[in-house]
Amino acid sequence: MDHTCFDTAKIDKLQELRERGVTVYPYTFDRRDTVEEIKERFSTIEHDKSEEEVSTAGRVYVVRQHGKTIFADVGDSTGRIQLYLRKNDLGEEQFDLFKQYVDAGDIIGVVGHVFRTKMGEITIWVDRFELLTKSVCPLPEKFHGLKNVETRYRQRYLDLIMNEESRETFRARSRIISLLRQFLFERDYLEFETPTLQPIYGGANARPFTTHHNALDQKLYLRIAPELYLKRLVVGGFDKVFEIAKNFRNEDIDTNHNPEFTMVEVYEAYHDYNDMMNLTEEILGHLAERVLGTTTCSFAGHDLDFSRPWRRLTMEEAVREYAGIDFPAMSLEELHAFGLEHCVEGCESAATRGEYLVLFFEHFGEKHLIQPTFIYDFPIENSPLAKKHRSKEGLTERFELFIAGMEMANGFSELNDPLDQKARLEQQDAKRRKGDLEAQMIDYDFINALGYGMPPTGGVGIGIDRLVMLLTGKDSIKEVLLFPQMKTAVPGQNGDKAEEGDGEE
RNA sequence: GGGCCUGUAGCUUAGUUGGCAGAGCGACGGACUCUUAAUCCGUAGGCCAAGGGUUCAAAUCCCUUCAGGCCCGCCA
Repeated sequence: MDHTCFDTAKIDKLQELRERGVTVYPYTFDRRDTVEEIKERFSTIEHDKSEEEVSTAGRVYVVRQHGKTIFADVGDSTGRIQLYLRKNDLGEEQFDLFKQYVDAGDIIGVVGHVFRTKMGEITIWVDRFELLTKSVCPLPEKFHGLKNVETRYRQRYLDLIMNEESRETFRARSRIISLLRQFLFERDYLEFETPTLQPIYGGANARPFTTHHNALDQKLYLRIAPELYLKRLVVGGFDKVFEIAKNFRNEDIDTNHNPEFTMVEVYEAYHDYNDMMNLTEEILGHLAERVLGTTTCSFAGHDLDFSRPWRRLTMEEAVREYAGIDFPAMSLEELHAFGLEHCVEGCESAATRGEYLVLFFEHFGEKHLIQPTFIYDFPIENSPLAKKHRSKEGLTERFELFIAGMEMANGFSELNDPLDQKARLEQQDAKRRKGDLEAQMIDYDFINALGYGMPPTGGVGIGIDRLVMLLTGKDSIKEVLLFPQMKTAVPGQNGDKAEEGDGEE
């Protein structure tokens, strides 16, 4: 079975063009001007044709034929412009070539002069044109465009061809990442690349993707975080490091989650979690100001305000505020009773004060955290890589940033006591062996690295995809991922269930 | 894992007491030398996501499956 979208009429035209000796897929074109440059340079042009010649190229979006003249709109990555072709000027052969064989979707190069039509539109009066690529698939409708979200995600190229809004979103994404790099470079952080294929995964609690290296005959995991490798670099003497990395987590897909997603992780020696909260605030505040041009934006029905400083609450304070209880004063029995009374999920199996604290925070607090808010001082139970709090028993120096109810960043004073780290990873490993699929493995090489001595270090990870969502106003992660993960459209196409496949054509 | 919703021509879609599957754009043929969702005349294009059931009759009602969207759970 044929899974192509090739259109027979277009294929026929392509064959006819070849028979006429036209090179349908030539190799290059001397494009000297972008659409944007032309529109700027001739913004004040009147009806008379320019002296100056322009040459540009792009995709044909619409063709309007009028007998012996043709209007067409072409677009490149900078915008769209109208073309005007006349039989008198092009000559019969060229004009008929355009008339019969150039369709919406084709890519052409044109040379001509600029003028303004009676209707006031800046237009290229075409002296000659060249077919640069013949499109053999039909373009969606010119007015309504491509709306179907599944097609927009599965055939993102088509979405980008048709929808300026999508192009704008991904331009913003590129700009956000570029500004982030620039911000960190300007402050002397070094960017490194650490392994994506890891023999031992770590740095987060999540289920990994597994794979196998044939030559080593060994199991490998796709990283769930770069954390443990970046800390090795701090041990090695790089004081300020970061990595913008894809992480992979074998978990469910929804509006906030994709199995592969982009994080920036930053580590800085001689800093603690307070410094990292400040840094996070600076980075995100800076990006918001540069991308939005202001400190406010609207997201999923909320008016967000990024003006600094941002609110900071300990987790206990958040529970006091949103659950209305004096957590530290309550006994374990009282906590248990309170949890059951309010139907807090997970309370049946909770055993420690720390577990109750997290459960209550998630149940009562998280959804209220609309404006940028740091929550800090997390229980030690679920923070195996964070340093024990300098003064509060049972807590760690860990923070998370919440915006619009989403977890945006996670950081801590990094645990650098190798004995403590060994003990905590052993606890994690025990949980993992008991069936906790998200508990961490023991990475003895990482523990040994700490054994050589890691300076006091602060670290933070910021979710780039969610940040792009905020700054572009998109409330689904799929709208900010060029190629969101989807189920294979054609059964058997990827080698799964080969017997059902029809790939033998 | 639970709930709600969607799937009709290449695209955007109409289609209820169940009664011949329609339109616009696009495509194809024709007319037209300042149009811009060009206009005008004509033609072709559909296993109504797939499978099963109810019925004289199913795009429409029921069941199953597939794909997608949204919400909840899970994801510390």
